[in-house]
Amino acid sequence: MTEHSPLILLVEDEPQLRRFLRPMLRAQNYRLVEAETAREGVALAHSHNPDVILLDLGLPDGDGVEVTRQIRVWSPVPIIVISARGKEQDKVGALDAGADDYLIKPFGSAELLARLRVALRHAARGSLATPDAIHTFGDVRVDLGRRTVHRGEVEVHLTPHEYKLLVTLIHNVGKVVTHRQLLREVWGPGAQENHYLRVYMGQLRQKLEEDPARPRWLATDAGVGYRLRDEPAR
Amino acid sequence: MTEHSPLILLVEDEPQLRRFLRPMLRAQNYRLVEAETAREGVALAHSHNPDVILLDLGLPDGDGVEVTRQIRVWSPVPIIVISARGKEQDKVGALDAGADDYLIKPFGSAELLARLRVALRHAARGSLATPDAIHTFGDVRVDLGRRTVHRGEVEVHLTPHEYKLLVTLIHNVGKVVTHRQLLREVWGPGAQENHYLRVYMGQLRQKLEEDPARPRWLATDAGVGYRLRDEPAR
DNA sequence: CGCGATCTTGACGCTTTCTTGATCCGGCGC
DNA sequence: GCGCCGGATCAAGAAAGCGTCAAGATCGCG
Repeated sequence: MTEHSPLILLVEDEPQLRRFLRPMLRAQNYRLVEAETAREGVALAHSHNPDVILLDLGLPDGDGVEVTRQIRVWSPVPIIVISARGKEQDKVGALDAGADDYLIKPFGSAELLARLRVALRHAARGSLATPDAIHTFGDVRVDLGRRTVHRGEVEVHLTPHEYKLLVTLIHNVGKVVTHRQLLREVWGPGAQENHYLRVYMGQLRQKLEEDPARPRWLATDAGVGYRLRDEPAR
Repeated sequence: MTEHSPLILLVEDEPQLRRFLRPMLRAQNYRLVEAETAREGVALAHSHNPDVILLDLGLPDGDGVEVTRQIRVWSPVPIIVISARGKEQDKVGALDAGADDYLIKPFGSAELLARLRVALRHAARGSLATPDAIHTFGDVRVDLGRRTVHRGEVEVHLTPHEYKLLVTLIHNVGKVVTHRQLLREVWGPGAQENHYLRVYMGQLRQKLEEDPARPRWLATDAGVGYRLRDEPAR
């Protein structure tokens, strides 16, 4: 992956800070891609597959924490958050969402570079075991990076909830995932109406199973939860 | 490696801070080993192979940075440095010596715990493909992580009660588990009708034993309880 | 504001699981 | 042999859980 020098994705809306960071990183011989918005950041993370992401939390079009979560769905790339917000709550939120480090503005350039080196160390070691960004079962192919699902050649459209549900099952292939856990992952910590799950599992089966009435992959464990099989039933 | 909860090595000479951290970490169900000196820290890192090291820089018998360097010679275990020194120079030195994070005293407990979780995430990813806890007897394989049961190659479906009952027996493999205890574990504290047990043990034998009428693993101790043998009968 | 897509909710029939009672079995003391 | 006891087995009804459909509510976008 790193034939060349490490590639850094900088997601930052303040031109001032970018003008400060750009020459600093270039001077270390890092390659650099820049995004100014959350949306653009996620897109560039997809398309450029950087070795490290430097992410400002305060973006014009959305929360940086949400960016972190979205990237974490498919990539273990190290994410260093930089933020003006120094409250403990902010740090914990970002770190638990999947960030690897949290720097408070203003920060010293030497410290940033040192933490960047730590992140790159991790990336180098981690890349040996990079989880597959594409998951397949039967004739279904789920590209976690592109957020697309295909059956054979044709693309299948999934709604946001359907997709999140599927991703959660994929992250636990072979394991039974309890109702509680699925609800928490997909609907957030408040939900407990597991009637949702029946409806949405039904829709997933409708879209992904050959015979939705006799599912071979999306299995039910009555009274416990659901599970994506790693080998087909029957 | 992590059959149990994560093991943390705390290298810290101030008794005051240890008294603060100890209950906090224990409360998170982490296991804890403590060292008061640099020398002891390196020794315990060797002997206990912790999942994370919390390392104070200011130790009586040597520099924490040196400890980091020594451990890095042979182990990639995540090291979180905690230090009163907040100078950028200190951070860079520690991080470049191999530390993964650097916290300045005083720090909030929530932040420490969040950074600890980050470190544990890294540690977990380093050890490829964490195998589940699996228990086998005869041709039966119980995967406790996936909540699945196999006989030979074919999967056996167990209802929630059947599964709970089996797991309880597995947790006490080789030992007799009394009727009372089984009922409490599986049906909750209210139950006392041990007719349940006969029915459900029968179903388990039906599903798991070669000759359900002559069980070789799921043994009855008349008047006392049931027991999962650790070696087959006869 | 209006439209389509998505989400939520309720109703209903079906399947699985649980509970319970009836019956059977084998050992033991009388 | 007979009656008793704890355990095993079987089956049927009750209860809980599941799948499906569809009608509204809500959201997002133009």
